[in-house]
Amino acid sequence: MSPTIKDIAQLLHLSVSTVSKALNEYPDVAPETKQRVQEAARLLDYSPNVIAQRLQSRRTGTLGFVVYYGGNSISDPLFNELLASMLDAAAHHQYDLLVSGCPSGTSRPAAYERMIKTGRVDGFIVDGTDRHDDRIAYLCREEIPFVAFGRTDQNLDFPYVDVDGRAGVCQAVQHLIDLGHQRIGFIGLPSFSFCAHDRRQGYETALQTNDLPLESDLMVEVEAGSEENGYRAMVQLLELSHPPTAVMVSSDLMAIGALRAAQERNLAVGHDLALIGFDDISLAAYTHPPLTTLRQPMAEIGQRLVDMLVCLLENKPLPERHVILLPPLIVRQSSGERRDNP
Amino acid sequence: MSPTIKDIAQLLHLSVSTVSKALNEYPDVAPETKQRVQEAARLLDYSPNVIAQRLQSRRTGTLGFVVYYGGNSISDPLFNELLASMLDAAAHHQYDLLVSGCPSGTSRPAAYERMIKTGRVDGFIVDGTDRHDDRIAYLCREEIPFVAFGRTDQNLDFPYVDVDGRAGVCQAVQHLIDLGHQRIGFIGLPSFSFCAHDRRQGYETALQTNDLPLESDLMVEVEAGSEENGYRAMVQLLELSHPPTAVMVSSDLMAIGALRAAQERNLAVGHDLALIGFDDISLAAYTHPPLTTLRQPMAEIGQRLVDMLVCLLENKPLPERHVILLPPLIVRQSSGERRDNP
DNA sequence: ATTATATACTAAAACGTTTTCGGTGTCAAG
DNA sequence: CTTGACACCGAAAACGTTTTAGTATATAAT
Repeated sequence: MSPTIKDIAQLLHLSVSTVSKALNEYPDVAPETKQRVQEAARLLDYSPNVIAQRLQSRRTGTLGFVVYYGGNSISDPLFNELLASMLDAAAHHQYDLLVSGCPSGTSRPAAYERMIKTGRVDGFIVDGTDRHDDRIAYLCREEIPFVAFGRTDQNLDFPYVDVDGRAGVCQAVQHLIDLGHQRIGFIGLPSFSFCAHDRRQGYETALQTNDLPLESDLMVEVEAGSEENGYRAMVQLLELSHPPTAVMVSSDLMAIGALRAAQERNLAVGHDLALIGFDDISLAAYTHPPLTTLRQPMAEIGQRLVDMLVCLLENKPLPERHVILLPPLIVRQSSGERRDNP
Repeated sequence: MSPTIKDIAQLLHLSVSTVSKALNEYPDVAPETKQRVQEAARLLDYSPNVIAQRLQSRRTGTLGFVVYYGGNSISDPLFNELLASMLDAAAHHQYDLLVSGCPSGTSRPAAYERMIKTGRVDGFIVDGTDRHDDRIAYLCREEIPFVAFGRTDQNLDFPYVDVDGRAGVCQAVQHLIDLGHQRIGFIGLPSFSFCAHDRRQGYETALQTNDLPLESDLMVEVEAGSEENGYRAMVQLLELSHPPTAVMVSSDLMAIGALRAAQERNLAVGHDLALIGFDDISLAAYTHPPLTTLRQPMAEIGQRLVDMLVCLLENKPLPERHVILLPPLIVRQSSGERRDNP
């Protein structure tokens, strides 16, 4: 077994309390003994047992992160970046990150309930919020510390970080309009998801602002943000009697599918057809043509999520309770040049 | 605070020991009291505190998984699938999975040392092995339970799951040869990585078996498996005075880059040029043309890794100490049809 | 000389479990 | 009536820490 505080105490003929205090920089221990204790600790290769510390302090020093296989959580191409930045930030604050799946057959709040009630974690990061989110409702009701990546349409006040999908898409669509497009399609995701709805709203407001009509034919909604679904949605748009000249796509993965659909019909994307995606996944810069898209700053998001959660857990005041980040528009070739004949 | 065993004991005028035993199905507790205890537990909404359980049992019930930002660990497109299947399997065995980054500035074994010595985890899953891997050496030396995804060239006996990259690539290259190709290129990764070296060997043995010469010009090695690197490597091959007619690429992401390089030169992949990737990432089926590739069965890999580690931790005999899975060749269009004029 | 104060240490409780051991009480066998 | 067996329950220790309260000694103030 690894050495304990008791071993150090016996070695130096001290009590465990003195050793503990020496290791934790208490004032009431002689500088000389402090020295001796620390040397002995090094000698024995001692590390404190975190389990015992957690039991005594009643804090786990662990952040919970529940992922879903079905949803766009773990299968999202940006998931890796989010996880990496959260791990980084958590380590920085000396916290662990416990990732947990949601066992199929149990409700979503149940996964959170289990983790908090059994004392596995101190709080949660929840991502991929719905407009009406049962997890958020549960966590608010039970007053469990958490920070969400995403907002909801419920009337609940909770700390979150989010990307302004509405403003982002609005800007992107405006860009298309400025390029001379009049018929602009939209490929979106089911609107129970907050961000899906948010992005759609950005599309609608951009059109309305420019006195362009909203045509339901031009807006297609798919179930999940896969390449395949983007392909199919694009096919549907291109088969319209009066197809769009530009399409705003809610995710890069779908945009890649849309790209393929257009190319199979011998449309030169960036010329015959403008396309804009959302996410700026690493591949986006390398499609043919490179994809114009809205970048989600995942590194910053992950870091702010855990910074905020740590504040909450340590009862420090939160600098900002609601953080909304603007996704910059990364203009590449898929959105094309200015059109002469609209 | 959440209720403890003590609360139940007080409510029923019992001792904590009897309550504990009632909850854990001990034989020496009357059926009737057992009943009463379980009802009270339900009434109070009691869940056992895992921290206390862990301290008492000296087992954490937690599997450790260390990821690196730099390496091909977390940035790998298959990482998500691996993580998902490990989470699933871990939950099935009632284990937690603690994911930890490797703080920059510390050595790789140090990350493992910290987790095990502080009692955060019972054992590890390590992935992305090198031919000479300091982490594996450390874990073996310290006799810390772990299972690796990947082998090494060190003379160490440890349990692992791996994909037979050599046999897989050999089969793929043989497929190209059977299609009539004589000049076959190879785009690989740095050979300190075991699997990179393994795949290259598959390429070499396939050529040798067919009495084809090994030309160093045709083998290019890049630093990381990105789209960009695949693109550059392909450009290099195509600029050869006598370029290959087929190329085996060590990862799908690079293959996508290679695809782009070929297309920019107006080569019809699957016709003028054959291309085979490795991984079968979700996008592989949706490139243009769809990518022939070797599938890594991540779901099975993740599950077997944790099944094996759990066996180790519970002192159960390991059904197989070394599992080697054959990556099936998924033939799509990028490898093309049989060539008439070789 | 007495009291106050500071210094350096220890004992003991606590965190919430599990588990060993011993102690009842009941009942049947001798 | 004694003995043992059995069924049921509780006391207590243990896991490795932290922290509170307290003790002993030395030093300073009165």
